[in-house]
Amino acid sequence: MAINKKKDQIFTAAAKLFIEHGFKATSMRQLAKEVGLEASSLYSHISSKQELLAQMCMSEATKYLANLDQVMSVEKDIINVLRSISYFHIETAFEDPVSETVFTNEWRYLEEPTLSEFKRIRKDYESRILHVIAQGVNQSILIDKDPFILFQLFQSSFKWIYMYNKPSKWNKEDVKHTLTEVLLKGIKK
Amino acid sequence: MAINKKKDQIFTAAAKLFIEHGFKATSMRQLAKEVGLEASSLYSHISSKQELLAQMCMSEATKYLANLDQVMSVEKDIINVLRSISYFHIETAFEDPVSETVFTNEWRYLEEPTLSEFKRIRKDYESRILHVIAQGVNQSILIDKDPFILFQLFQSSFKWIYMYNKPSKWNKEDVKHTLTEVLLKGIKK
DNA sequence: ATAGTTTACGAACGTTCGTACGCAAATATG
DNA sequence: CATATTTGCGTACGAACGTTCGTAAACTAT
Repeated sequence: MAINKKKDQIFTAAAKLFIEHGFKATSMRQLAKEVGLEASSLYSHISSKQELLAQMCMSEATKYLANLDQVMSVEKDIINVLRSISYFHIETAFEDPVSETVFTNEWRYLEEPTLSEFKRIRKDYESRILHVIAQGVNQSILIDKDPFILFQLFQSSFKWIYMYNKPSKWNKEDVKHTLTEVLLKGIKK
Repeated sequence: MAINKKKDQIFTAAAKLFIEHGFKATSMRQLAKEVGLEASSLYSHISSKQELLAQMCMSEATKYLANLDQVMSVEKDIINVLRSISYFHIETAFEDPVSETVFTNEWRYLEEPTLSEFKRIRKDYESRILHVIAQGVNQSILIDKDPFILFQLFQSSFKWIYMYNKPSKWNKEDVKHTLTEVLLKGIKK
């Protein structure tokens, strides 16, 4: 059996290189070397460089969205929703560092039709979080400021983790609780 | 006179393209078109693509550092120092959107020796801010959490501005005060 | 063992990249 | 006006890019 072991290796290596150098600056020859192949041999397992990015972006996007669905269905308290989202982002950033990278930077290099689909999912995800925050402001649970700014602050707070996540310098739980607590403290009324 | 008008145009256009597509994905032919020239003609004004990036990175780095020097020399209150830094970052992100881009992403594509020099300045800048935050924690002015996490949160809070700074959707002053207030509220004891 | 399928390779493709060079037009300097 | 300098263009370069293709070796299943 051993289903797709090489293919998984390729995706893992690609993720690592995309984080380190970015999609455009990562060549198929580098990637091949990373998994011990020649460049042309990659195409026995994947169909294109674009496929690597597309797969990563879409699986991350749907993963985030699925989590949001789940959280919002079981949790009605606005603060708890935001806390859960924060936890999920931080955990994901630790365990699957490519997620924040593609969500923040590399999605730009998607081609159609994947690009549009990704943007649609991402917009959906973001507008639902924005809506939660706007509700929080309306209900005087959150500080009375432009919800869009609060939302952007919320979103960007996770973006540093993957950049410094070299040898897991920090304790995940520590980051998770500190970051979330400080963030919520800032935006709560 | 009209010193270097074309050269400035080139830098401005390059900054715009680096923000929009990234350094690696911006070609000299695109850049040339943006300023109404042929690619080869760019080299009457600049010496290389790398020079464009190097100039941007170094001038931004020294600008941030100079501001930090100035702030820390006139202001001793830790909260006020952090507030000033926050203001400066946000104002810079609005008025000179390439700054956060190169500081966050594009500096990676610098070549030696500029890369090392940039990293040195950047490290200097960051460790001084970290030191201020650590002081704040020690003096119980800031919340009793890992200063490194607080520092990273602080730094990353500005990184969203340039990405959405398309048609100046927001009022600069609004962003400046909201973001800074929420941020400080979060990290203050 | 045989046949079929998957995996890997080397060579080569068409393109695009950053940039060098020689020359003409434009501009500045005397 | 004559001269020197700057600016721009067309062409072309070598290198690197993603990818294709024919083929051979390595596995899998019968």
